[in-house]
Amino acid sequence: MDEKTQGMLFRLFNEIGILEQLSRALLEARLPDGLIAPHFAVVNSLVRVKDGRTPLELARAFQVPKTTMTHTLAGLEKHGLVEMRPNPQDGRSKLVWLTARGRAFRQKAIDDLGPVFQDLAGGLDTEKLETILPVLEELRAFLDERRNTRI
Amino acid sequence: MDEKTQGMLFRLFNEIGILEQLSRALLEARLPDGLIAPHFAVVNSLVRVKDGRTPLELARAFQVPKTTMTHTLAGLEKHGLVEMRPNPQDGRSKLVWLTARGRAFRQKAIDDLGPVFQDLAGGLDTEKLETILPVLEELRAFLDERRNTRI
DNA sequence: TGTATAAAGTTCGATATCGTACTATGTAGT
DNA sequence: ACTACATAGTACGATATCGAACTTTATACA
Repeated sequence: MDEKTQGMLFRLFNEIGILEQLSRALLEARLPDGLIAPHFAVVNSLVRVKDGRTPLELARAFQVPKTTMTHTLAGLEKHGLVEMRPNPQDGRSKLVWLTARGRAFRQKAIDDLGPVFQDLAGGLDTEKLETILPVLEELRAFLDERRNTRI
Repeated sequence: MDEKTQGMLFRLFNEIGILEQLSRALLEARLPDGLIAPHFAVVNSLVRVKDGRTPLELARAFQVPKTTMTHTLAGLEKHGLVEMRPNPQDGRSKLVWLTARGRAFRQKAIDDLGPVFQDLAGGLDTEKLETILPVLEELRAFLDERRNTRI
């Protein structure tokens, strides 16, 4: 691999890192006290994909250690945004269910982000942004596949 | 803004978040014990941009609170990767300088990432990856500009 | 069926992140 | 020069992240 490609990949991951920080800050500024981006991300996934999933499934979906997910879910439960129930299929396991407050929390956060997205859509070419999405998804899938491969 | 655009932006930031986690894990698996991605990122910036910058300049460059940068720099200093010296221009301030060990640390991390980049370059279309870089940079610049604007 | 192993989740300790408040130094306006 | 305010960095407390070790339950297989 040539030097130029290596430099490009470096810059690519660097941009991704900075963008993550910036977008996280934008989101967290709009969340209630005591709730941060991972809380929103989990609730959002429970709404968009489905709830009734196990903590371990969620940990894998978010690429975090299961201990981190335990902690995040405890925070969500403390705020009444999810309920943990036993998994009837497996005595070791639990299932995470949304509450009405959880759904309302997500909707309010999305509503509060509206102006940010408006601003983005007004100042940037959203069609161009759309074209990079499949490339990012492909890159993600590639890294995801190799996640447990010790290269 | 239509629903479709909003959904696209949502997915875009979601992908960015997951990619950040995946790439961070890849990097951190290759760093010595006690050093994590922010340590590498700071040393890398000191090499690539310049050293002799103040902690506050670094905090702004990385979009983190200055208290976080104090902590990161303390870790780097403890590992002998940087030196903090007084700022001759400003008695309140300090300047961060790389040590030889700091430069070696960066080079080794980059070398150890070589196979990962090889793998990426072999399994993905790097030209396509290259095309998304300017779009990400534009998005970053946009968010960066509006960082302190309460929308 | 009994036993070894695997898997789900928690606990615990170490470190990271971040906000608030503080100290020390610099700067502006008088 | 004095005073008020601003800025650079640190201290500290609260919460987050993560790895190692643990408990409980499930599974494989003899």
